[in-house]
Amino acid sequence: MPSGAYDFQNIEARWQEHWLKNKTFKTELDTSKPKYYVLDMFPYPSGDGLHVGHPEGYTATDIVSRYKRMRGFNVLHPMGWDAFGLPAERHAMRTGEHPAIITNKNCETFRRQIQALGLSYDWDREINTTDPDYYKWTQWIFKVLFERGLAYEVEAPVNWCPALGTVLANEEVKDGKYVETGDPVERRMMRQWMLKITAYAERLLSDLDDLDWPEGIKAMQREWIGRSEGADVTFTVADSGAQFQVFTTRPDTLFGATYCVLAPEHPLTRQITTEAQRDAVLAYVAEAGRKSAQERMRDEAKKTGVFTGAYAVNPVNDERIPIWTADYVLAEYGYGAIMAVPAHDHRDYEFAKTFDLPIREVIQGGDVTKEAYVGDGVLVNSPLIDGLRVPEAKQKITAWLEERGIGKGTINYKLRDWLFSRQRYWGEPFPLIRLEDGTVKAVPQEDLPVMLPELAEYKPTADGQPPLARAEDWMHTTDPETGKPALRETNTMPQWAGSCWYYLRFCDALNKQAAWSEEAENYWMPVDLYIGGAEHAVLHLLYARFWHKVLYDAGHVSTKEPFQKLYNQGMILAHSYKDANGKYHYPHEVERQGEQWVTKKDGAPVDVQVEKMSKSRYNVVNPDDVVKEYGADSLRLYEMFMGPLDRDKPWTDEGVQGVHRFLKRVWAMFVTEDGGMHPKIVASGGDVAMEKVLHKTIKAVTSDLDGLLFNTAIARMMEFVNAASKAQQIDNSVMERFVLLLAPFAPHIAEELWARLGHGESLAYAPWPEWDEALLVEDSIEIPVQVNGKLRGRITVPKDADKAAILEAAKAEDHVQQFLDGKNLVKEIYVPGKLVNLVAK
RNA sequence: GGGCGAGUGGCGGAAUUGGCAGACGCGCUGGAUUUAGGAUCCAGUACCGCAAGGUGUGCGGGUUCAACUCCCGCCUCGCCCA
Repeated sequence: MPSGAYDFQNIEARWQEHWLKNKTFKTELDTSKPKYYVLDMFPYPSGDGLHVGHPEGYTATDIVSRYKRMRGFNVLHPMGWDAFGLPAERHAMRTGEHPAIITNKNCETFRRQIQALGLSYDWDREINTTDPDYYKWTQWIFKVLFERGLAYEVEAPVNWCPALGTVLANEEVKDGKYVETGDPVERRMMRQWMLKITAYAERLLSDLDDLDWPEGIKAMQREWIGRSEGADVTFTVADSGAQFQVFTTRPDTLFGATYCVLAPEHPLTRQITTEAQRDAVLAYVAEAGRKSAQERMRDEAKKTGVFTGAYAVNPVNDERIPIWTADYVLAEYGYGAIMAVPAHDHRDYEFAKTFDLPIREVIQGGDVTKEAYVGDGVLVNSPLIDGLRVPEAKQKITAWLEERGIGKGTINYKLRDWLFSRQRYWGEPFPLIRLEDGTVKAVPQEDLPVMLPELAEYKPTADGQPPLARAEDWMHTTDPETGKPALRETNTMPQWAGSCWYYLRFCDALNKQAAWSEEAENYWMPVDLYIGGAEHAVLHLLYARFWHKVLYDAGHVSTKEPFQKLYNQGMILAHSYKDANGKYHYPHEVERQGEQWVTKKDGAPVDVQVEKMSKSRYNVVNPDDVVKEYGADSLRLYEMFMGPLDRDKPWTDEGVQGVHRFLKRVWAMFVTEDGGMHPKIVASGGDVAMEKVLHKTIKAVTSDLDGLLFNTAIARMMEFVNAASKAQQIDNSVMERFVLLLAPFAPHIAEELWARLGHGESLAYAPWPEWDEALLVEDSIEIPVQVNGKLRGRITVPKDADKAAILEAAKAEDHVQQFLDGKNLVKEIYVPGKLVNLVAK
């Protein structure tokens, strides 16, 4: 290769080494500078390594980090590994190898791949959630929760996954299957640790208002929290004296209640069932236990249920109404019991139709013989509230219930407490011991971390206990206070735990005395920009916000919210090729024949579609390959040039080539074929127009960066290069400032050119170029002229020409005249500096 | 069914307090250069039309001198929730 060629492999390797060796991006706490905290959602280091989706968000945050440094900010930009997780544990179960071994191997791969992209992380702050020095503090935070009464044990119906031998959170289960693997999940009662996230429901909801997050994500969190106002109402079981509570958002429809439903799990369900109904009810309860909550909630699912034989007394009119049990009522929501108003609730309506139960209209406005009417209207058949409209009726009936002590206005949340224990090995051990009398105590801070014990086998025990129960010596311990024998908790924490606070550890990652220092937390928090995938819209972000608020209440952090600005990158899609049999083919196995794509081997036609990248679709693009062929700068640039960051976009190899060509042109603009500086770069006396073009570019790139509009910023730089390639001579200072603009996007080539321009130091902290607004004003401006809204000509006028002169010139323009000829000019519009529109009839 | 987002050339996409639709890139066409080209450079490229001109931002209406942009009614796709 000639010495003047764009040898990206050499350039990139050298600069990556330079940055690492010189710790160019090491960040110190420096209160004399404004701070900026840019965070990526740290990855789970899977065995597959990075795919091109990862670098999209990482490149965006890296560009922002580099840009902010050049603007004088002290930038915190760290990376780490969310490394607890099931795949490593499965590997351990198969091979007997400790999960830490495969985990560390995967972390190495990820680190190597990420470093090959030239991302400007402060590697001295690298963290790993499986490191005892890290999970020591995860356990400390659990203790904070525990000591504040926010962690408790229950015997709870859980989602048990037999294939995995563990329970799963509701969010991890969809359609009766584990969302990650598709393994079936069943309901089972087990002792579990729960975190009382519901205690924070109101704040998690209301504090969303002040966050700079995508509205869609906020809406999803609001939906998830699911606040609803309504009333608790007490019903009495006829002839038994037993009572049960229902929660309803529609107390105004109490007179329309024609039956009640208890969840199959409701304690009263068995108790009140009459002898005649016993067998049917018990069979039904057993059946319901096998379905997941999601299955049961489906609207389109056929309504099922069984009459218990018992009756409830409606407190507003003493009417006896039948009590049914049905699985569309969930034990976990409200009180696990409802009053059913089929006339005004869709699900109750369907149920009543299915089982031929009465439907009584109490609000006018619909036709309840055809469907449930859920809208507003005037109350009827409701002696206490007849004639009122819904909102007033709600108020009045709630007050009436409260007066009599048989109900009260309440607020209910869909949000459930967080099921926080897993029957797995590869997670944080709980810092808890249980004494023989059943007392549960937190392990003292000086004894943390509670380390994971070494095991010979990682499977659950034969009698179904978690793998940690295999470590007899570890499990049997003593209470450090009393010396009495005690057992360690054998559940471990879910994978979410480590990611709930990693952003805080980054502030002070090497601190041995504390999870973080007050000083570091005060300086760095909150995260100013957090970028990651929208798949974490609810879970991770809600859990982390919850922990953060608890830490805030406990005085450990100074901000109410952890992530001030959130942005979601879109997915990178890819073309996939599927033949008539549904078999996928690799891109290199197919070719285009006219309009049709066919396999190279036998010419069989294949369908081309744009889909999510996945191994099974044979359409995964590996960033290592791209880096090897085109370089990290090209990969970075292409990922950003594809389109707006938040949108899903298809990957094309031609697109990478396009930006690679651009970088080659940039290179050739500076470096001649024999490796010298290009003679068109001159100390002074270059094309004056280029100074203007540069200022326009600086302005555009700067505002695009502030708005995270990387694709258009790159387009503006391409325009600069197009203009520069036409110029005969360009001032050295213009070219230097262009290099600085390019630096955040393509840092390797920029550093190399900067060095070749004679600078001895990295440009990482060089000041960002400024633009002069005055230089952007042209002496003369071109104004398009429309006749009746259609473009008919252009005039060039001095920039300070007045309206009259401009209109005069517009009317005089040859082509415009043709269209005015023979018509009456009825209106003349001039938008200053923009356009002229002449209206003629 | 509800919420959110999207729909612009052959493709990815630009343009929004309403003011020149298609920036930039890909692809394609033609040319130059080269022993060679899946390299590089130059020119062209929304559609119809020889042209003048006309048409055009998912569809149908409306407001306006002027609508991709605002309003009303639909359609399609994606995500989330039911």
